[in-house]
Amino acid sequence: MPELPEVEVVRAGLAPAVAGALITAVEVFEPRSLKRHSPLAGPFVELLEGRRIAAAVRRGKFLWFPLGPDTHAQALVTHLGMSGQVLLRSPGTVEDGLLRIRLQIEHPEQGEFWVNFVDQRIFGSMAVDSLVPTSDGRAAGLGSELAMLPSQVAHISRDPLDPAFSDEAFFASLSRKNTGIKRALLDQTLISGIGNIYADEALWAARVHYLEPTRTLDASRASLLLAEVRLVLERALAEGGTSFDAQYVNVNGASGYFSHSLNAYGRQGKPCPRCGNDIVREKFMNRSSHFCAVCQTLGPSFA
DNA sequence: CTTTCGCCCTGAGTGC
DNA sequence: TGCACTCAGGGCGAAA
Repeated sequence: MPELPEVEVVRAGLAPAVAGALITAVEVFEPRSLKRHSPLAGPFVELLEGRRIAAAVRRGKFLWFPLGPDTHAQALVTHLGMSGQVLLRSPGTVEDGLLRIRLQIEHPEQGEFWVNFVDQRIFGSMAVDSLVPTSDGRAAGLGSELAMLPSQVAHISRDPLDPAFSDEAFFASLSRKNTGIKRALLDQTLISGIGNIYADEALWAARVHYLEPTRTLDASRASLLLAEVRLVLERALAEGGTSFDAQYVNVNGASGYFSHSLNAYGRQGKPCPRCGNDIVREKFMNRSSHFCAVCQTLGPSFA
C-alpha cells in the first residue's frame, strides 16, 4: 500500500526516463482508472498524445507530470490508491498484473519505453488536470521548482519532507482540531504522505496512543511525534519502501524491504520490541490500528 | 462550518 | 470442491 516513501521511489525511478520524453501513444484498458479525469478537460488520450513530459513531481502520495509545451497549463496526475504501480518497461513487455493504462514514450537520449499503470483494485487513477498556483508561491512538490500544482491536489497539504512544510502551522492546526491524533495524521489536508502503516509506526516510536485527542497533545509530544514521522518516512525511503503483500513494487518491478523494520504494524500478538508486551490490533476507521498498550499512553494528563 | 461514515474495488484467505 | 464471507485501505462525497 503505497505511502510517501513508496510513491517517492516510483517518482525517482521514473524521472530520468520520463522528463523530456514525448508521449507517442496512450491506451486505456480500464475506463474506471480515469475516474478522476474530468471529461470537461477533453478526451484523456487526445490530451496526452504528442505532449512532452517536463518532470516527475510528488506531494504526499500524489504524483504528477507537467506537460509541455506550456508547462504551466496541464499535468498528468497519478494516484496509486491501494494497489497501483507505475512500471517502466521495454516496449513489447507483457504485463502479468492487471494493466489499466499504457503510455508509450520516447526520450531523446534514453529511447523508447512503455509506462504501464497496473492497478488491481482500481482505487488508483490517472487524469489530465489543469495547474493552479501554490498558495505560498513555493515549489509545489519534490521534483520540480514549478510553483504550480494540479487543481485536484491543491487542497492536499505539503508533506513533512517538503522544505516548505510549516511545522508551526501543523501544530496550530492540531490544536484547533477536535479529533484523535491518528485521524489527524491520516488527514491529507493537515499533513500528507502518511497512511495506515507509517501512522502506526510513528505513533509507536513517539509512544503516543492513536486515540489521543489532538487538543491535549502537548507541544513537546507533538514535536516528538513529527520528528518520528520524518524518521520513519526517511528510513523507509532509504530501504526502498514497504512491501509485504507483493502489491507494491518499484518501477523496475522489485519490492521494497522496509517490512523487515516494522515495529507495530501487522505485528499483533507479537512482542513490542521496546517493552515485550504483545502488540494489540483494534478496529479503527474501517481499518486496523496496531499499537503497544503499555508504552503508548494517552499523555501525561491521562497517565 | 466540522467531523464521521460509507462507498468504491478485486484477489487472497478462511470456514463450512 | 465450491461457495459465501471477510479483509486490505486512500480518497471523496454524503450524512450527521
